[in-house]
Amino acid sequence: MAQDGTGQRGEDLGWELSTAVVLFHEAVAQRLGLSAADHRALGVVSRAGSLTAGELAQRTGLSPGAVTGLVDRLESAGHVRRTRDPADRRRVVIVPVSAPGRPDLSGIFRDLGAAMAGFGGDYDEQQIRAIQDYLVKTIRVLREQTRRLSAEAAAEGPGDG
Amino acid sequence: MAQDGTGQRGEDLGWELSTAVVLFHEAVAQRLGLSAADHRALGVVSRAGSLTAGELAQRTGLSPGAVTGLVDRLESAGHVRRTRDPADRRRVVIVPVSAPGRPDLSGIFRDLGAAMAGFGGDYDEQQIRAIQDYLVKTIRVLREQTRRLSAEAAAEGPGDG
DNA sequence: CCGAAAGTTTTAGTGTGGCGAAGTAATAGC
DNA sequence: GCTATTACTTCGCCACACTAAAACTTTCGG
Repeated sequence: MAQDGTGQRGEDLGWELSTAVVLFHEAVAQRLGLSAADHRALGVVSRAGSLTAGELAQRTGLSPGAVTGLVDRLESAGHVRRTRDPADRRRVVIVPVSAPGRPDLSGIFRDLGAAMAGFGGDYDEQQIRAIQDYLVKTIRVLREQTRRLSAEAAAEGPGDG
Repeated sequence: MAQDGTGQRGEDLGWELSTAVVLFHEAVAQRLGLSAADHRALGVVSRAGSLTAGELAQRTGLSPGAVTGLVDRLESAGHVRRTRDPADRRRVVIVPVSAPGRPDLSGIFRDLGAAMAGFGGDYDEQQIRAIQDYLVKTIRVLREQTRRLSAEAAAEGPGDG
């Protein structure tokens, strides 16, 4: 199989990209001292900008107790901070330590971005637009399919159908 | 920033794509009654066509014992089958099965592929080449960064350095 | 056929992470 | 101010998946 042979056909490219992304994600997670699941939760927090522990429980589908442990790990690793909601001080607001949406996690993504920007110069403007358009559409399709899969899974039940 | 707005800048697109891929991956896994890790292993098997347990252990980085459990789960879920290598009957050859009556991987990916192919027609040949080139390079960079991250993590030590 | 080696499975031990329930702190109602 | 409710945290238990080591089966060499 294509160990380094980076692709010939579109389908293969999709698979390779998917695998590469997943492995990258896991490597990042490990680098951050997190499991893949915790990394994803961190992504949820980062994307939301800030949310309460209860909301995080809802979004991740975890129990309140599990969220405490999750936030503990994230906090002790320095990726989020617990704050009290000034209005309702029972609430614990979880805020990511770095910028929302695109956490500049220890410069890892900066390196990646730099590398990608580096070969960005290889394309003319029209090609760049095509690439961006493609990425946008791919992301949209992935999200749609993800939503569909989740809905199907919920409909068919958690048992093995 | 880009909460659902699917991207304006390249860096954001990278992040969004990454997240979308990971979530898609997990959704597929859940749909198949597998963990994300097992799903990735199944991907390795599917892509290889068939391989021995030992090879799978090597490629996933798992111990032989863990592979037994992994293959057990995959097999009981109906996604692979164990076969004996006729030449060396010590070897267990793992072959993927397109599980009948089970949620079908290929169906999911066919939909995805169709969607992606659907907007593939929006581009001329030169743009398609650019996109493919971009994907190839992105995959390469992701792999490089993954390798680097793993190396760094190993160097800094598993402790909370 | 016997012993060594290779490949996989089994077993015991461990660590992680989740759920559920009780506990603690804060808000709302009386 | 006291009680009920809400929100998070702590605690006990358990399921899962991994590693390491022993066991089992098959193959190869003498």
